[in-house]
Order: sequence, then C-alpha cells, then structure tokens
Amino acid sequence: MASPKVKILLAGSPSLAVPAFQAIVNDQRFQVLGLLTQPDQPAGRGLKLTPPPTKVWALKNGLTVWQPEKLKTWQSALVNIKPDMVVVIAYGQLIPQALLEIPPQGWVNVHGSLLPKYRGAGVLSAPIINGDQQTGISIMKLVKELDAGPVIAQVKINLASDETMGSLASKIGQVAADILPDTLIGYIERRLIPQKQNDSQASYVGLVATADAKIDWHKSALEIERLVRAMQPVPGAWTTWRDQRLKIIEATVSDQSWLNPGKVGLIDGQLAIGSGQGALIINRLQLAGRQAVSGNDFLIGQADVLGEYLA
RNA sequence: CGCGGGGUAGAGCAGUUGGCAGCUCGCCAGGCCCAUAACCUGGAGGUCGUCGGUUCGAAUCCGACCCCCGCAA
Repeated sequence: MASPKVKILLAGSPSLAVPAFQAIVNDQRFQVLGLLTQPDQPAGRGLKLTPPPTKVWALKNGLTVWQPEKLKTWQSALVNIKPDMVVVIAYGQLIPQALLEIPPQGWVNVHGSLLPKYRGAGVLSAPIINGDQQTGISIMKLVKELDAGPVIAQVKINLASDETMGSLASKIGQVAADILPDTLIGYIERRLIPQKQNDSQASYVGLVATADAKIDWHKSALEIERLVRAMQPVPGAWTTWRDQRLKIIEATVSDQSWLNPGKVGLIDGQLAIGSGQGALIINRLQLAGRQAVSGNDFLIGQADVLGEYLA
C-alpha cells in the first residue's frame, strides 16, 4: 500500500455531519487537514455565542478549524491549505465558483436526498411531508449551480411510518459514514464515475421556517401527522391555545371525524383534535414554557381544554 | 444585559389583599361485583428549587443564586 494519503479538508456544520467526518478521520487512507465551518453564532436563550457542533467535535480531535465569515475572502487560505479534495456535508453556504476550482479533485458533497429529487435546503422534511416511502443520500460533485452536480454514488433509505426529521437525520448521518470513505477512494481511483443528473426531473425544496410548521386544522389528519413528524424535533409542529403556543410532538391518525377542525375532544378516552378529514390523537405535546407531556398528563392538568378550539 | 413562561405529593396542575398546604390521576388497603382501567370507603406520600431578609406568622412580600422550558437568532 504505497499510495499516498488523500489530503482532505472537511466542511460542514451540524451534528449530522459528525459520524461521516469521524469515519474519514479513522480511515488510514486519508489525511485530514482540518475543518471549515461557520463562525460561532449567537444562539439559544441569552444569545450566547455558540460554536457549530462539528467545531466542537473537530477541536476534541485536535483538528485545525477555520471559520471565515465569507468564503470569497478565504480563497488564498484554501490555496495554502492545499487539499486534494474538500468534503462537504451541510456547510451552510453556497461555495463560490473560484473556490470550487482550487482542489485538484474538486469538492464532494453529501446530500440528503436521491438527487435530482429535492434539491435545496429542506431535504430532510420534504420526503416525510410528502409521505414518500423512500429517500436516501447522494454523494456528488459540487458545481456552481445548487445541488446540480454529477452524482458519484447513491444509497436508498426506507422511511419508517413513524420517521421524524430527527430520526431521518441520524440515519442519513450513519449511511453517509458507512459509504463515504470507500466512495471517495473509488472516485479518486476513477472506478466511480460521476453521472450527470437529469435536470428535467429536478425538484426544489426551500428552507423550512417556523411559519411552515404551523398546523392548519382544515387539512387532513394524515397530512397533519406527517407535518408533525417532519418538524420534529425542530421547530416542532404547533398550534395555539388561549394565545399560547402549543407544540404537537407526537400524534397518530384516527378516522373518526365527528370533531370539527381544531376542536379538542376525547376519542377512545384519548386527547384528540378534529381536522379537515379524520382526527389526530395526541400522544405527546408541549405548552409554551412547560415540559413536554403525554396526552393523558395534559388532560389531568388542563382538563378545560376539552371542547375548546385550537387555531 | 434579546423577549417571555415555569420550578408546590410518584405524574399533571391550582393556590400571591401573608394565617394550620389543595385538585385530578396514580399508588396502598378494604368494599361492591361473575368481573373490570368502572363504582364506593379509608390510607400513605410535600424540606412549597436553594440561600438569606422582612414579619407574631411566608408557597405567598424583598434580595441573590441554581435548574427547566417557549420565542427569537
């Protein structure tokens, strides 16, 4: 095994990227030069300066970390680092064309969908909202256009009936960790040839905002239940009760439809809310400022919610 | 000093013009019943987040601190 190690610069921000990054660090075929990630941002209560999860991981592993505000001004730094390749998992910024051309092997990206379906930022929630049976990951080369680069490898992931965005994120992170090292080597050795995407079949999903997570009780219970899973754990599908935000954390669909949309009642003794079609049995929910509780516990403490309307 | 809600029995909540600490569920015991997660009776279980102050007396008023949570970013 005389071939030199592949020099890699990692780029990514959320914890979803950590397992795959760790897999590369653990693999003797690679030499990791460091991590490129977003600057620490004010976040959480009190707006304390918070580092991206990958940065915390990188420092623990003794890696150098770069956090440029803007990539445009970071061009010369990348030239000096001299990576053979940059591996990107949810970095959080579009990479300027000029930077894409610097590493000899280019920039390789892990994308959380089966491209060309679901290009864009909301890839994790989209398949759950749409009730897809399958999604997956695509390992692809970055090009100037968003998520449009040629695909090196894809792996399908089955969506469980109770899949949430959170559970899907960990599946994607794990699958990425499983296949990324071999895929990168295969690509470098030209055994895996990037295949151009069929642009005519591309679809786009925008970033999910909290407003998108507000429940419209006139929709069907089936759609609402999917929304609940797609928004879990953040930002959480929500409605309001007495001007307070009420998050629905876990729910199941009932075909009983005698409750009007948004009206709270009991179905088989369980907390339920009417919808446009069928009803939603509420298994777990959280009132603003309170701990998340089961439907039963909520009824014990807030019994007067019965018969009221949520909006 | 970004905005806001909350810490009271195992759980979920009420209780702030200061006056022996409550409700629902659960739990334990007994009863009713062919039987039951139903019903009836009885019972156990709380340093009211912590520390200090005011007061004859503090869950309640004042001060400091710890922890949890919603928004926002």
